[in-house]
Amino acid sequence: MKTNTLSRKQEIYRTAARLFKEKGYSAVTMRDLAAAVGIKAASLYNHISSKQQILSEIIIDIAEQFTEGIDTITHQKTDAVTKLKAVITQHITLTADNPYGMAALNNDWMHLEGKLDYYLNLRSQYENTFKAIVQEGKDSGELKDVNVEILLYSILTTLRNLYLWIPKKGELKKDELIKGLTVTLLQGVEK
Amino acid sequence: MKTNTLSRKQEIYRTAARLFKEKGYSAVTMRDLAAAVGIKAASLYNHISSKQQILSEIIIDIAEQFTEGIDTITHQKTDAVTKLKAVITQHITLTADNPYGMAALNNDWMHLEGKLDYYLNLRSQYENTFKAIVQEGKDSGELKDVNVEILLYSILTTLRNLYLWIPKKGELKKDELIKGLTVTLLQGVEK
DNA sequence: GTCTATAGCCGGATAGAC
DNA sequence: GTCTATCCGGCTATAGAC
Repeated sequence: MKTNTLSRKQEIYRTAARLFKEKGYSAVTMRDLAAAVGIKAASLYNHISSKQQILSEIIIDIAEQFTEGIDTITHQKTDAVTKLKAVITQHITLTADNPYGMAALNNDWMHLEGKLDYYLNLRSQYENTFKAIVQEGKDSGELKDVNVEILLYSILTTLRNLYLWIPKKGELKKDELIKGLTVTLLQGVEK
Repeated sequence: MKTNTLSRKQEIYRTAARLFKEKGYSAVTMRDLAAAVGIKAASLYNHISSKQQILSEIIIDIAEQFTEGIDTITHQKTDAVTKLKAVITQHITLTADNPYGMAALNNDWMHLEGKLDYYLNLRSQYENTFKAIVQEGKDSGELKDVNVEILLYSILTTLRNLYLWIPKKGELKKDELIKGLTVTLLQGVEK
């Protein structure tokens, strides 16, 4: 059964992600985090085991969602443009669900200690799958003959930085954003 | 007269920018910086006055170049698309000249202390001018009737994160990048 | 201009009372 | 589950010898 109240542990993770977005992992102290939650720093350790563990759980959780999602999409039996649109939609949905976590994933991954290699593998896998979809669209003639590297960079960068923009645009409904971004990113390259 | 050797001060700034890109301002210690330069931490202070001053000079220097450049461009008597292409070219050129500084500007501006307000003003000014050019292109009919906010977000984000990509693409000549990005960013929205 | 030594502060994390 | 008290190490920056 779901409840409306977050567990203290969940509250700590969410608050940490928000603070990491604002100042970066290294600049956020356990005293900052504790104050934002409304307790003392020592009390945090009844819920979490270390600052590093907070970062790790935030980042790995999201990274796994992205990798699993794109794997599902890429195995669907549809054309490349449909897959691309599904990837864009997934990106917007996951970012809207957790913009602060996305910020940590983008900006603080290099501060991962134990799980850095695992994270880097997930990221490579995601990028390679994304690139394969773009290449597939070009090979099949669905996409114009643009530079794949540049197109990939441009789309990925725009999507990865959505967390900067989504919280400010609460008035833009998610559906409008999906439609608008799909058009902006793809209309120039679709045949 | 120019020399081939950087002054020690210049060497410190360049090295700091590179380290800030890799780990972020807060995670780089003066000992890290000193070791990368080949001296002891205390010796840094014969060349610079504080860690904060290093960050401030790196960021403000670049931010002023961007603001001055876009002001010049926007006052030229040409069409909006020509201005947009000039802004894209400027962005690529300034990023290629100083990718590490661009990283600090993107990721560490919130750690500015004395000059934070000044930086935020420069950034607002830049964004407003950029937006006015896009709006001008839409009003004049040069650009399709796309969502200005989304287009602006997409272009600006792509340009701002070029620093992540340019160092890896040494083989891509700057002219190719300018042409490729201009096409990718604008071909879908030009009439 | 670089060094050693160190001041003074703040960081993550733990111990143990309540 | 939260608190106070505290350890101990690392941080920026300074003092002063060479």
